[in-house]
Amino acid sequence: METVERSLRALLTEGAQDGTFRPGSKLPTERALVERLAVPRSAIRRALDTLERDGVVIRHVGRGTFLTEAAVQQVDGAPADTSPAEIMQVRLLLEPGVAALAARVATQADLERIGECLAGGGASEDFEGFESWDARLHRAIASAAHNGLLMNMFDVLNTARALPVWGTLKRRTSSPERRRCYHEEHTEIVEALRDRDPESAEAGMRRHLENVSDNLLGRH
Amino acid sequence: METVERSLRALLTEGAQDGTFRPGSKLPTERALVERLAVPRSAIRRALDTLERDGVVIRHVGRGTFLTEAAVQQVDGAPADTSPAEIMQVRLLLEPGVAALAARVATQADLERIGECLAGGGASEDFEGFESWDARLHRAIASAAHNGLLMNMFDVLNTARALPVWGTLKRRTSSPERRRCYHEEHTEIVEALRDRDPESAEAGMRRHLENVSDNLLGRH
DNA sequence: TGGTTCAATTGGTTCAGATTGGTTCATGGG
DNA sequence: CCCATGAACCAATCTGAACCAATTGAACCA
Repeated sequence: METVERSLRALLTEGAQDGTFRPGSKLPTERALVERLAVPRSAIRRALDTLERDGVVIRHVGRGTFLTEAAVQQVDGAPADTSPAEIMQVRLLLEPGVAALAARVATQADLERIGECLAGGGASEDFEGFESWDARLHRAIASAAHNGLLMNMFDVLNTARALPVWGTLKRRTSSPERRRCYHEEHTEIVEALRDRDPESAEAGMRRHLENVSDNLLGRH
Repeated sequence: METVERSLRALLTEGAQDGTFRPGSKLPTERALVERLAVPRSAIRRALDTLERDGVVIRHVGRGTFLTEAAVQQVDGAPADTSPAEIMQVRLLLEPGVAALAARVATQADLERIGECLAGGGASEDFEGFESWDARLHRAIASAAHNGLLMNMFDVLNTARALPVWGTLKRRTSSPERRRCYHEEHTEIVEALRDRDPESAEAGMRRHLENVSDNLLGRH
């Protein structure tokens, strides 16, 4: 399945869950979806073609694209993919403790690899670059805990993080200023690791993730 | 194996782990890889040829090169054997926070299900029965946190717990007296959940798991 | 009230130019 | 002599923009 189609289906599922999209309701115009998903219209249309062939939507020139009745079943029956809120909850549960553990048992090589990721994030100016280094940094810290089972669980988490919803949400809430802020928090965490200070590492990671969560989901 | 191919595989593994590359996702163009790996295109193409022959990638003129589904298995299929120490480390990292979360958001139905597991454990006299109820209790508490991703990660943990090493170790260190002790600790945790007391639930779970860890692995 | 007109909107189509994997070939080093 | 290299070229595909046709809704008039 194409990535764009996946994104579209995710969008519909999300909308169906929060009531934005109901059977028969009109979904955004192709040109609006272009901006929203940041992909060319041809890709949007290709995805809509298959959705139409699958009977999920029906299109009318001059009117728009609409969800069919059948779509609800396909949407409801779909396995609910993980929401960003769930992901952040799990990260907040896991990563602070991981940071504390890493502060205790990280090797010099681990710290160097972590340092590279930190530097990479500080040097990136665009969203894509920073996001990539950010993921690598958090993974490198987990890896420094030297626990294979932990890495398996981290991969489950990262799989969820690769879902389209997560990407669009992050892109929407990202900004140069926020990235700078994140980088400072990253720096604090890495310094705590270098100082072999588990409490500071744990506290720093918790502060960082709470900040990310607030920015991503809105302060509660 | 060629060095270029090794570099490419490393790139893919890393990308698959931090979520950059997923099954079906497009990887950099050959010309981009030339710059990234600083090797001639002929070498890139030679490496991609073998990757394609191995079924790791599929190529389309004018579209690009894409990861296949099979590629993921090759990448994350590494069944790292997990030691009981690793398992207990992860449990200590995760479950206290889960208990605190469950204390906040558990429904009455959750608490009833948890209560059944607790009662089952209290009524079991033999190792097998207690062990089964114990696993169910911990899982029920996690389930009360109402986070699907968390349950996925718990399943990873339980998979590791199903390894033979774990079973023999637990059987060797189990005794009626210890089971009674665990049951008391379980009771404290469940009472904290019923009282909606996150701090007590977290502390109780931590104490319990530290106790289990000490019994299992020997006091450090 | 009822009908007409017209500009804006929206899905559908076309096309030139850029991208991308595949191929060929002159060059030069081993 | 062999073969890797890099550049040019090829064919399939994608992309962005313009344009087309169906529809809508507001403004306007009798």
